[in-house]
Amino acid sequence: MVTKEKRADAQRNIAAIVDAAIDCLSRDPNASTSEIAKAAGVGRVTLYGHFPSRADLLDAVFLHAIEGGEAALGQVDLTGDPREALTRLIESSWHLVDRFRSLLVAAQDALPPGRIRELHADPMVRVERLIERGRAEGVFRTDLPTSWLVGAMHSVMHGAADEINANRLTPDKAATYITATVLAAFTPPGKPVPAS
Amino acid sequence: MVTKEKRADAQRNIAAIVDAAIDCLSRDPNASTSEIAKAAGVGRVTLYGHFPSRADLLDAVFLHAIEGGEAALGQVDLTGDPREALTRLIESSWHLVDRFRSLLVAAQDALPPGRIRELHADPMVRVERLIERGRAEGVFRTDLPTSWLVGAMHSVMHGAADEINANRLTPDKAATYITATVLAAFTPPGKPVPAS
DNA sequence: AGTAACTCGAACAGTGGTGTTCGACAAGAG
DNA sequence: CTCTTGTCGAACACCACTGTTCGAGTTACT
Repeated sequence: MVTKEKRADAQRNIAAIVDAAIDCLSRDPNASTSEIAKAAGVGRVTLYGHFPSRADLLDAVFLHAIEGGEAALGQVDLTGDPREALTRLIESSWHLVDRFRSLLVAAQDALPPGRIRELHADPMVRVERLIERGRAEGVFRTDLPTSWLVGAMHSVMHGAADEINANRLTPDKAATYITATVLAAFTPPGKPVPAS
Repeated sequence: MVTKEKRADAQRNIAAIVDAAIDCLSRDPNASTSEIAKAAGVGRVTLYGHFPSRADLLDAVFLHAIEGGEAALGQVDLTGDPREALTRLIESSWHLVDRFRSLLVAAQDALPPGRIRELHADPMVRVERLIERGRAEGVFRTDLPTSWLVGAMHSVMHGAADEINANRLTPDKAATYITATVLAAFTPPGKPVPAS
């Protein structure tokens, strides 16, 4: 270990700051460092002691969120019928998208361009693999690029979050609607859309 | 007319400001009033003379953009096969979404909540009508709410704009991908996805 | 117990925006 | 031609946020 071990209370505070930041930024992507520090029960100076700048903080927070999401998504069973596997994956992904949507906005204009996609790389390949397998088995369409299909799935989930935010959709129905829409969108031309 | 006629040069400047605002905000949603005034070839004071606050300016700009879009969309032929009509509508809508995407972001955190949806009302009903007709004719699915289908279509278009922005998609292919995806997503369960 | 690491609040400087005021000046309308 | 309306730049007050400094106090390691 090149970096010296931080003292116990310092580690505790860092964790508290990151947690508070996720909480605050989820409510308001423009939350100030003052708000976050206060929410963490910590002085603003302490925050800057651990994170040199707001951008550094956001990077750490985003990384933490991604790692948490990865852990959840890693437990999803992706074997068997690709359509059923995708349904399970959407069910899990959806909650993450819904929770961290606002945080993504905060990251978008604070982190250097490309950094977000870089951190999203691992979750991405999981979806890509599943889609590739579905295409090989003939249940997903091959007339559109895989990257487009991944993007479309993301778009629909983000759209659902917006609809909820506007009170035009209740959270309990979201997952059902999303899977119905995505499964249809992924169906190869000429083949029938699977019944829910 | 209750409001007195503005002088000719004032009207000219107002138009110039609105045009410049659309231009600047399309590049950067956080463009300042100084930038906009400069781009309009006008003093900052003049801008505030016509628009009491930044929010008022944004409202006017957004309204102007919507009206322009409405004019373009009004000329689209929505008769005949609903799927072909939807294809034509997407083709036209897509260019608008792509151009005004950034402006929407600017409006989102400057206009009061609900105001954006309020201004989008007219374009909305056009899409809703077409979808309703497609459902009645049995070519669009009825197992999901119309409002959800409208939202999904919007989401996919916005997603396409993001993909272009990240250099993962070229603008010429966008319309094709979007229509292929949306038409599949709108297909009733059990019925075959239309071939492109 | 002693020392190094950490925390805290208050205060400061710097930045970048919004909205206003002033007085001189230009341009359209009648 | 005259008068109203509009324009302009510079300067100002204001606000919210970022990031830093200071000195005094507190907490954890050994």
